Amino acid sequence: MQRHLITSAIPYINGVKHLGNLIGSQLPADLYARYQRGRGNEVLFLCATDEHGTPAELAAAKAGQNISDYCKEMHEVQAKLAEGFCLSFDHFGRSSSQENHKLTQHFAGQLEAAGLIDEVRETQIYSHVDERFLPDRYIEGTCPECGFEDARGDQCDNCTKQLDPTDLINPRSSISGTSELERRETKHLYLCQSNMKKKLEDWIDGKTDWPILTTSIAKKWLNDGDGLQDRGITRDLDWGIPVKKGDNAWPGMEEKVFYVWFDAPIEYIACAQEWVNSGKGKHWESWWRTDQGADDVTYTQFMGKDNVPFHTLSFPATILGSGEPWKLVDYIKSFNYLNYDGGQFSTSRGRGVFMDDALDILPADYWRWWLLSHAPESSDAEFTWDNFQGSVNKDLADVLGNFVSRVTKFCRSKFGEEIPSGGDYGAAEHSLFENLTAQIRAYEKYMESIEIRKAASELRSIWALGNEYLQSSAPWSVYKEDEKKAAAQIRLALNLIRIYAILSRPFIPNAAEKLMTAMQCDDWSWPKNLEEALNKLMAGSEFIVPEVLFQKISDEECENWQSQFSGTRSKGD
RNA sequence: GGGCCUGUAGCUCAGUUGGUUAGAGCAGAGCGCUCAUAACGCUUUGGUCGCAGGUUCGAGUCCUGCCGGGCCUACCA
Repeated sequence: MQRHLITSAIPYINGVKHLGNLIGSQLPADLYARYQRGRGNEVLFLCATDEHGTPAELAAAKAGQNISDYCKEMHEVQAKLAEGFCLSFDHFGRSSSQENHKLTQHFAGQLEAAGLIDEVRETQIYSHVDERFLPDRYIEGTCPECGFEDARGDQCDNCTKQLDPTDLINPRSSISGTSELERRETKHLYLCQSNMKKKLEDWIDGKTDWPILTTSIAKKWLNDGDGLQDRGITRDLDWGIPVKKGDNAWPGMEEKVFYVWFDAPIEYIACAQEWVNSGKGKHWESWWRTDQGADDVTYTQFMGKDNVPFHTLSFPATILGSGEPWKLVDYIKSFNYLNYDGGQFSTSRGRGVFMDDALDILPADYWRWWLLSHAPESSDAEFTWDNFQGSVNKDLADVLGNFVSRVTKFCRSKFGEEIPSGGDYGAAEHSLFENLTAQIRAYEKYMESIEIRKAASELRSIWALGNEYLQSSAPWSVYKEDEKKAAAQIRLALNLIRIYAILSRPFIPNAAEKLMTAMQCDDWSWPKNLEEALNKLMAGSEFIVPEVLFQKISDEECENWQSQFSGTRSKGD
């Protein structure tokens, strides 16, 4: 039995995520976790909320809440939505957990002891009105190049010139608008990633099977300009993990917290500890410590492309630099972006479909199927209502749903609601076994290699095979001359429904449950030997004709939703 | 500016190390079936593979240039 550790990039705490965020990491990670469980492998699937950093503080302030309460509340909101989308995390943790505090401080102590931490004095922009240091992008002003008045401190959105906040003319805080800004000296810890360049490069060069998107981003960062740069891992903020060396104080760093990108990936490990501490599992070390049983673990991470540098370089630098036997990632699956109807999803402008909206209008399986079968693997993809309606109606309602419907209803009217007996399988059936076996093997191959679109398309053609079989064997005609033969055909078709439940479960878990329940069965074992698996439902056992599995989406609904989600989302986030 | 990704039928996408008439699903057309959510099956019409050169016996696939779309560029996360 294989052991799979699977993590999804942890979603940021400041609001409900949109469908682009969902398909960028959590949903594909869930697909893979469900598949591996379905194959009978041992899986630990972890995710959490990413709760630190300036945007979280500002979001809490805007909501008029203290940051701790805000995060707690938003964590609950996100956990509920994750449940709504059937994301099967073994634990959904929080980067603000005590476990992560301890562990992050531990890593910092180890890195310091290894000589991989520098203290750097630098000057940053401080705002008295906002009572905080301002990250570059929170400073606005006039672009010295093009005169654009709302240029940000890191880059001008008008002429794309990269800027330093001190370049701006008439700089102001984008939070309060104040121009009472001063340059103030502060001191920060830097992780000496540059010392580890060779090690990281060798490691990445060995990963020849990773997606190009993943390795090309990593190599760019390794070799761009002067090569891999050291990175600040502390910030002057109130909310975060206090800077310490393990359990000990860090002189001169008393008022500071770790940078969110330092502690967020460490939460992958801390989350396993939370999983144990909340009573859901035991021995987290067997997943994370190669000296305590984790050397047979296959670790796969899922993320959007914006997260790749941190997972290919910063976090591995933390792990390798610690000198301790932590498990390194084996495979990084990264995704491009999903756009919405001719533009980008926009949280600030409320453009696009958000996770809560989505569940308000349709069940999770509809979204899961469309998103996964259109996952932005090779390039950015686009959600349009037209395309969504087409895929859902055709694939789910017609090809799969209607297959189930025609088989169960035919059986009920001719043989009653039980698996009919009699008759034998002939050439047509054996040819079906052969074709279906080949397609299942192909489906497995794509799922193993996490080629999601291809897996989805293979699954769809597996569903279609059922319709093809029915059409060519025509039990409704056979029944008139040879009742037994028709019984055998329908017995096979009913057994196919159970197979479809098993194979489809990673994509559409709720529908899969309905199918299995309808067949009055609870045997989810993977069909390794198809002919055997197609004899699981024995003649005489009862089944139930299920409700319509997937309701079709009407043109009218589509038009309404299109205008409803074109912008200015009413719900706050 | 630099780097990366991407441009294949009306739409969404496959096309392995270059190798015979470029594939799939949807949409369109025709035929069939009537068990079924007017669903299903079969057949079929669509492509000078962004443009222009080059390498090669042979290029969607490799090289160069150009055009279009997108992303990243280290203090948002």
